[in-house]
Amino acid sequence: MKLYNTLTRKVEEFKPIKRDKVGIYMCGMTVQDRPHLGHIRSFLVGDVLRRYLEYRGYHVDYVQNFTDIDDKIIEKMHSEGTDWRDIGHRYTDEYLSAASKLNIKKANHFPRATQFIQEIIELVNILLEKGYAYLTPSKNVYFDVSKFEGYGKLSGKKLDELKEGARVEPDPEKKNPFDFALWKQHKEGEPYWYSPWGKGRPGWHIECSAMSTHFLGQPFDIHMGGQDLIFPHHEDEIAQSEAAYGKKFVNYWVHIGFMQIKGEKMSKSTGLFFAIEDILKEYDPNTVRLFVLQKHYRSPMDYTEEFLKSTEEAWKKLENTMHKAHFYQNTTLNAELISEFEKHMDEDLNTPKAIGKIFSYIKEHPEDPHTPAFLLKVLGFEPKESKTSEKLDKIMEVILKVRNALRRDKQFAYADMIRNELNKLGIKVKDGRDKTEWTL
RNA sequence: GGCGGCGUAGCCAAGUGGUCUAAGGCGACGGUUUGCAAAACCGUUAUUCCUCGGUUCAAAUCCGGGCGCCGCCUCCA
Repeated sequence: MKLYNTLTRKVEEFKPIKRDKVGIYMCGMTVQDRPHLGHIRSFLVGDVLRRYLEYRGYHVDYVQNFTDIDDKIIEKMHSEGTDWRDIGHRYTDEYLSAASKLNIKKANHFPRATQFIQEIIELVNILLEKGYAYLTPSKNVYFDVSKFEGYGKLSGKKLDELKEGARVEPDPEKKNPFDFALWKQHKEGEPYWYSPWGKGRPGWHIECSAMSTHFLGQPFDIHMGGQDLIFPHHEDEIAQSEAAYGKKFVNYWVHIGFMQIKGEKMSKSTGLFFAIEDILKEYDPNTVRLFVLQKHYRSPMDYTEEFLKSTEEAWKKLENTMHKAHFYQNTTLNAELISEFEKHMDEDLNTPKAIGKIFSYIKEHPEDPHTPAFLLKVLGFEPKESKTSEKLDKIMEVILKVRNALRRDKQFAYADMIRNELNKLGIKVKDGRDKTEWTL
């Protein structure tokens, strides 16, 4: 399959390091606030890539981190008067709960930054020893970007362009304004860990370097995340890891476009966001999945209530098909649809096109719900299990038999009464052409 | 100031040189079915792709100018 690689700015044929194994590191959340639709977009795309690679026969080792210590968390800890760990757990749990509802497959590993302090310290040590990092008088350790030749290769930045930037406030202790903290000296009232440079805590980017290579080795196959991470986060990860070990860090960089609201980026810092848990109160998780996959993952997408609503209607159609597939045990799948689907998925994960094909197939081949359902499962769609039981099925059969007898006798008042009463119990009754269907 | 992206029907969205008089979804309209409700089903809905110019036998697709919008360069998925 082909994937767009931010590093080369080209769509490239994907070749894993090992023949049948793929290592993926998904840059997870800094657990400082509620997970929102923007995060979920990235994680859903990661989930679909993973599922597709698995469908293609690869064994995928998927790692997704939680960065559970950083400036914002400390800030929040002070303003809330809570412990930093509580904040981290709160939002980690909220994410995991939403992810589970959304049928996002669990990562093989969910490392947290603070579990890897030793590995981080080792990495910082190597960088100091090799001369890529320096210790300042106030005991901060910074990475010296001027020492790393490839700095800027991911984001296309050049060191001398920074002067124009005007947004960076140079720290007097930094040799170069682009230099970034590997280790931050402890301040009163903040959490800390012991290190060769005194009490302190890791800088922002270092934890991802330490955790990704810990699980996946170096180099590894795919590193993913939102587009806002390209610079400085991913750029800095490359610098640290490649400087430390003298070899390539990651082969393919996959970045997901933003979720926007009225054309503006959805983000925690602007307060402009929709928490995923709030959306899931109103919408089926599959609707959210379809919503995201209807747009190519690299383009920015605008969140509108209207679009989510229209997606909800579209999902009903797919859900119906998946339900039908459940009943008809036809096992021959349509090879043509499958190869169309694969063709589009292979083309840099063109989910909108793949889904479009599924829709038209459903229309043209109502007799085969099986192939579409099979492919929708590959994309991670999973309709709600109807909470039915054999006994209930039998009871409903009896009730509907009686009700249809009443209808045949034109005793509509009684028939409608039964329908209304069932409705109150949450059972919806639909009279079809020659069959009455019901759903819980 | 530097770098990157985008502009396709009422809305969303694929397509990046010929099979495009442009997929697919939502909506709207018309119809079939129906005791009613809901659903389902069928049909219609862009001769045109922000704009101007160029290249080409051929462009939504390539090149140049213009207009508009967004992101990154600061914490961010």
